[in-house]
Amino acid sequence: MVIAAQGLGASTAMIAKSAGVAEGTLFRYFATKDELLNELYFSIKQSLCDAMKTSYAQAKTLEDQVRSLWNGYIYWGVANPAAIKALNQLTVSDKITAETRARVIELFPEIQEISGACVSRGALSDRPAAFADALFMALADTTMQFAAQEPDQAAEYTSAGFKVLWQGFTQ
Amino acid sequence: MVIAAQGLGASTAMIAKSAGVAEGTLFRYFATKDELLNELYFSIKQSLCDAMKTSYAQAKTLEDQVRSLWNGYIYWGVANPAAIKALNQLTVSDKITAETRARVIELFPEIQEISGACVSRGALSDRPAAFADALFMALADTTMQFAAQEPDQAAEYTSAGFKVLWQGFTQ
Amino acid sequence: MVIAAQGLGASTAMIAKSAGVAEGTLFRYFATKDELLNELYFSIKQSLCDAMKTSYAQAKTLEDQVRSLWNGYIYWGVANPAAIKALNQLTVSDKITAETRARVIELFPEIQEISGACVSRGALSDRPAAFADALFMALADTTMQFAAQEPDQAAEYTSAGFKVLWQGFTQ
Amino acid sequence: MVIAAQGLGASTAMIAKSAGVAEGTLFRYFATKDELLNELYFSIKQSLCDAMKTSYAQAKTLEDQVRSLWNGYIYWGVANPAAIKALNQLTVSDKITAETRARVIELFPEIQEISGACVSRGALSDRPAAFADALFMALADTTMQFAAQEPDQAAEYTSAGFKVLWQGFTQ
DNA sequence: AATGAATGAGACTTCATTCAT
DNA sequence: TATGAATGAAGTCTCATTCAT
Repeated sequence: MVIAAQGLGASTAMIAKSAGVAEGTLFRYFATKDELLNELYFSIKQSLCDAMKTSYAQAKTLEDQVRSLWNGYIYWGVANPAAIKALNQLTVSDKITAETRARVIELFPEIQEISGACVSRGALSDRPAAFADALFMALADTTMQFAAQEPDQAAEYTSAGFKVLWQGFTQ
Repeated sequence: MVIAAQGLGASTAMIAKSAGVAEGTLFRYFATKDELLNELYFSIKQSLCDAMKTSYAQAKTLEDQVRSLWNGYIYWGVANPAAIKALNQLTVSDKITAETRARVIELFPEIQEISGACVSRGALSDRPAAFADALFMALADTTMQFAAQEPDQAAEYTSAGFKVLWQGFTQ
Repeated sequence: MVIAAQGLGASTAMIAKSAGVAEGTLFRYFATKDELLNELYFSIKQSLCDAMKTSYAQAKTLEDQVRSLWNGYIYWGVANPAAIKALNQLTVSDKITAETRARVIELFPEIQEISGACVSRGALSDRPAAFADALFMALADTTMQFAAQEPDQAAEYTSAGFKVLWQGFTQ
Repeated sequence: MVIAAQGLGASTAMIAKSAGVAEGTLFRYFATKDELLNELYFSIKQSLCDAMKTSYAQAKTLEDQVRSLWNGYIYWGVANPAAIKALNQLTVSDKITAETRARVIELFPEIQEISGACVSRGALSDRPAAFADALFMALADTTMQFAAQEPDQAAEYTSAGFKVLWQGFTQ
């Protein structure tokens, strides 16, 4: 679904057209537009997790693991700006249900362990893991936006962002 | 304007009602709903800047300055959850014009210098100042959300978030 | 479309109701109220041209041709007062586009030749054909209005109006 | 009142502004927008009648009288296109009351006599005077429009139009 | 199962009119 | 008397959803 470009504002008519199906057909798969948005959110997160898992597979040390997750996140985001934009809008909208958010967490449970390990001795050591995750994503989203805007500087942004993350989390 | 609670989704009818005026009255002050949203965005940013300026006034060292800005940001956000929610939605929407964003920067120009000084020797030293600002806000917004959700832990979140920021930016 | 009776002032709600469809349905066929008005204008002109063509078919001499066009025009107008009223309002409104006006001319191109022949030796001989056409319509519209108001005198008005036209154009 | 340019569509706010008074002030002089439109219609007709009376004063023969009325009408119209446009829109709108139309007739009663004399032996001899008047105006309005569009040909249109009128009415 | 025309509630916006100053 | 801010009904148009085919 490349309709991500349109974001929340897209009408079901446009979504259907861009998906190559009739308007009515949409509602055979999603009872509601909100349901569709939840599925879209989930499927974008799924793509993102797949990308991160791939780059993460070979990493050995904790720092390498985190860096590979970070790089996976950023590069996927730079490559999928429409999806990122949709994700950002969906995230702040109140359309996404708690259930969907829970399902997303299930997608990549290992990430919990990593982030646990990563903060175990730093400033975040007695904060919940969710806080570290959220900070990770906040830094990554921002880095991603700058990298996407200046593609030829993407590597520099990615690297600088990672340093902020690593120093911030582990010191 | 406390209508911030409704966010982007609020209809002009609801906005007007919640402001205690007739729907037509709204359009004597804002030619368009978009214009209203831009003004709302600006005025929220203005309140936020005022809060930050107050706490910032007495700080001496750079670290104290940054910490007071950080604290000002977080505490204001925790105290104004509706405004923060509106801000987040407005920020990712494409309704806010470049002109409005420019006006917001004018609100607190000193912040540029501080962030310049703050990153001068760290990982961000050769990235544009806007990148540091955006990372600051990303960390602050996230911290704010957790602090707002668990008010009795607000101080701990604020402090932990600041450590991440300071270590990340200056090391 | 018999809604012609309402004229320009009719709201889309009334137009839809009088057409026996929902208001939204209107906008599946006409992107805009203005587009609808243009189509209405065109379709009224089309009916009118059809009426004129019918009566015109058998005429031999130039005078007979013009008279049959004239009669066709007047009788159609008397029979369709709502359409005429709509037409008059649409004509002076600035809603009708140049493109629509051009399409209308295509409806009955022969009329150009006739009017050319008709004025070739009279007062209008060195004026553009459009001027003669416009005068024809001006006289016909007025005649039509009086004929419609006093139906039992319709034939007299029609005949008197034609004499004014014929003497005026050819002498 | 030069607001004539705006026509019927003009809002009371625009009318007030263009008249140099406050919006509320308008309603101290005209109870209703419709009343204002009726007065506007009347006052435009008054200007027009004044123009016609001036040129008419010196005419001797019937033909000279009619020609001077005709010329006065056309030249006034060419000089006041905004007023003419407003007049055309007001005429076909159903806003103008019978009473206003009656008052307009009172403005220039002599015109009745002239038109009576003018048609006494022609095609219109047994039609009501109002029919002749209406035809006069229809021809004049059309002539006016062409003259206004091509000002350097105004004299030719005026003269050609008059010939159509005179031949049509008196033969 | 898939379609897409039809729907009508509701969105944003305009504007004639009122009324406190 | 003149003002202009406030009003709210009404207008045009959009869109999520339904349903006959």
